[in-house]
Amino acid sequence: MIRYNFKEVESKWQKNWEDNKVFKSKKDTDKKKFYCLEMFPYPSGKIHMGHVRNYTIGDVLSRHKLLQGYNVLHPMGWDSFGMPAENAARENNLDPKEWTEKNITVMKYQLKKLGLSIDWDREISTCSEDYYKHQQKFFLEMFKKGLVYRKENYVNWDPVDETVLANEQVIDGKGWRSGAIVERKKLNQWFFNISKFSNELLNELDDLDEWPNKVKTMQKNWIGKSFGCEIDFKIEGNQNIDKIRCFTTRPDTLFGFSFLALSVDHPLSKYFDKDPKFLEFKHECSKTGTTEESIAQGEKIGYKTNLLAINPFNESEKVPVYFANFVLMDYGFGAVFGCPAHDQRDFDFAKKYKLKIKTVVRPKEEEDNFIVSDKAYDGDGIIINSDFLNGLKVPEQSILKTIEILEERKLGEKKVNFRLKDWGVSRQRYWGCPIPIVYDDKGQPKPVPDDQLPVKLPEKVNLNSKGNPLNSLEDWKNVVINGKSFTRETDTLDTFVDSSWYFLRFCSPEESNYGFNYDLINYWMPVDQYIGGVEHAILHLLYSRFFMRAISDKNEKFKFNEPFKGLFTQGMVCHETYKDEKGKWFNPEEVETNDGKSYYLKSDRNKKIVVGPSESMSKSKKNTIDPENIIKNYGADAVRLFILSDSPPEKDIQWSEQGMVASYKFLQKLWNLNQLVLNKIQLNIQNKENELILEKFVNNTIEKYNYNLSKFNYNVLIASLYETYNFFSEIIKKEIGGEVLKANYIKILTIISPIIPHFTSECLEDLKIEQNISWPSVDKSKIKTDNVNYVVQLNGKKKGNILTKIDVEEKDLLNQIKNNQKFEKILQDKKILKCFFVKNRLINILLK
RNA sequence: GGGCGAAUGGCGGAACUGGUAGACGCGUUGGACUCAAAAUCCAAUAGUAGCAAUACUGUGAGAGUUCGACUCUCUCUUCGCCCA
Repeated sequence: MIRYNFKEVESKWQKNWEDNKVFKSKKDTDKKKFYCLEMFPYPSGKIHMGHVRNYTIGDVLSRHKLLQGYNVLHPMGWDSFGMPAENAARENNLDPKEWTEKNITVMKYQLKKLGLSIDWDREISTCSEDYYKHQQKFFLEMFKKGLVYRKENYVNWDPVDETVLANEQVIDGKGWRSGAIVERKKLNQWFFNISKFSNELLNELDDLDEWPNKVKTMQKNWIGKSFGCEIDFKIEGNQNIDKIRCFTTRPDTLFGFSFLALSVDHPLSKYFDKDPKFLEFKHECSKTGTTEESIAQGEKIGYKTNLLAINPFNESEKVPVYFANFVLMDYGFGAVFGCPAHDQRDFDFAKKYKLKIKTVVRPKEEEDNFIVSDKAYDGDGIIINSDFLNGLKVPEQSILKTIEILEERKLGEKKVNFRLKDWGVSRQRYWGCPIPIVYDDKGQPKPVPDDQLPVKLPEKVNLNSKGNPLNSLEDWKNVVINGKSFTRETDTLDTFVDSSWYFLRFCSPEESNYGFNYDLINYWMPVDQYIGGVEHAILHLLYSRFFMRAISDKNEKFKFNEPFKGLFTQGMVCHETYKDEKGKWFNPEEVETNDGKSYYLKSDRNKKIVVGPSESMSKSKKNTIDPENIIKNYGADAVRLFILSDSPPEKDIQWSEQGMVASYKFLQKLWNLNQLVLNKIQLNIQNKENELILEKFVNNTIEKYNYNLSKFNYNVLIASLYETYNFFSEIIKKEIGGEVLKANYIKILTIISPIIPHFTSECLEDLKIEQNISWPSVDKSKIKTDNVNYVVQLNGKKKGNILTKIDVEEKDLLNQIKNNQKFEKILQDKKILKCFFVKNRLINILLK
């Protein structure tokens, strides 16, 4: 028998698909459209197993929909702006553009080796001028609509590298590269007004019924809508200040009020900035990071003012006013009232400055004399020590009731607050989309006029200077527009902006005047199925949802609102980790074992290796497997088969060499079977009974495929494929008609073709079948049987089976059981109390 | 601390609307072929007792609903993810 030569077969079909542009898609209103999109990759160098998994899942779906007659859009592109290019370029003295383009070439080659059904004519790359020039137009449109604005904001500043760090680049309060202690620094930055859409973004989540609930919950929590109240506190101690407005979600704890805390950036700070102690304190505050976590964990410190705040519910109660490092200007009004007994931060602060701690909520199971002592209590309960609020249930009654009273007495106002903050899009980086803004001699921002667009990113810059290289490019930075001098904005856009509309670009990648063509986006959008990692569940998806609303705001030509109709989040690819005794990591290829228990280094057999838990593949832990090698050794179909077979796609998968080999061997077995089927088809033998068995099996299998494809249970599809193999290798030994065998075999090849497309294309060619096959329908009449195997339960326990005619009556079945040798003895001398009868499935007899 | 989710043989995992738990694969064991090995093929494989037919136990733990629970409800344990 000829061995299956995957190398030959796979390159043959990949060439065929490419030459004939099999996966090219265009608008066709006669067909139902299906837009299948996987999150596009960052061109970091080579593809990794996570990509293989992501794109295989998408490819199975795309090919399935193609066979079902949909007009499928399945594009691919590159999320090619971003820091890794800049870092790599710095390290190796390269140009980020060249580095990126080289990576794209490699990764495109690798992806093509996987045999994906992608329309490569639609390929886009976000770092190309062709892409980002449209983005600049969107930016300016949003600017004109008032959805983009500039404000001062804190950033993590690395004083050694003179650069701004992202939160994840700050490790233990130090810069990841320089190791310098990170400072908080105020910079003027551009913001997208995402919070304007908070309510819509929250409410319209409910319409996304093809999204995982998990992701929707995460977005809900992120947007974080809460009801609260604005309260004006009367102030004594400075004639210029008569009141301070605070926002709180817990007005019901107002009787536990013991201090008022302001952010150092609060407007009132102007009355204190001549005091050197205050300035010192302000400087001290700048050392705490900007993340919520660092604020929660850091030490709470304050600066006591001479001001006193009056409790609106009790005019005789006056408490001190502090500036405190844990109050942020972004939240509420940069002013909070402190109730130490019921908020841990306030509690820590009150302990430090020896402030009053008055308990005003008790847990339900405690008495009214309950006192908070070593930890704030922020749970449910009953209001105590609070005069007219006493006895209210926390939180269901207390908050709304207190707000009602405050409003009645004109002391406060009900307010909705969102956790979601506006999106800061300025990045002090070179390798990103330039922001199309210039500043006049007074420093006022002006949009770059249309005829001066796009603002091109200068090439071949010196990356070894400190800070953002665009800042020192005087030639580029200084421009004259209509005879007036301006300086360019040197910040570039966050790369999340690039990925917030790329799915629109795919609909009309050739459109040169604008980012997209309305006719085509209204045809293809929304994305019917979006597939990617759950790590993007919040930001990327939320930003994309915002971006759609921002550019369609006041624009009737948009026929859709949500970019992604269906969302699927796949799990990660994991592998065991290997370390020597000193803690140095090793790649699986460097490690060997004889018994599967003790491991050693291939290059030094005396060196013992400690096997760690299976973790997500990462370069830092060296537990990666290179897809290119695997494809080279086993072929794309075998890899596709394995990556889908071992776990449900939404869960993590363990990479296993044995599993990979098993998939490879299985294809060889399947090939051998294919040869046997081809031979059998030639023969002219009839056998009605076997043919019915075959048809029944095949129709059942199609039904199983339909069900499991719709549920993304791709691992079950593979299990079913193995069962199909086992079935066919038995039936092939028996008498069977060639025509029936052929027709049913083609159906099987069709339904498995999305998984192993090269293999099935070759088999179909051997059968002299045209490649444009279509998805088979289930013939229900073939699934019907004459006999069913009933489960017989006595008192709820399974005692055996009985084979009988389909649709038999309960009485007749009972009679059969009574006359059955096996059950006869058990039923003797017993009285039947009751029977539960599930047609064609089960009977449960209750005996006394 | 809060929210969400998960827990099934040695391992990855199946199981429809509550109706035969363990499909399928890996691994392991035994056998065939071979001088031998690899590859391939065949068989067994949840546990306990038994030569066997078979019986009993069994889906993280405990309760509950039900004729019947991996599946539904409650409590707990462990793990994962997200938010603090």
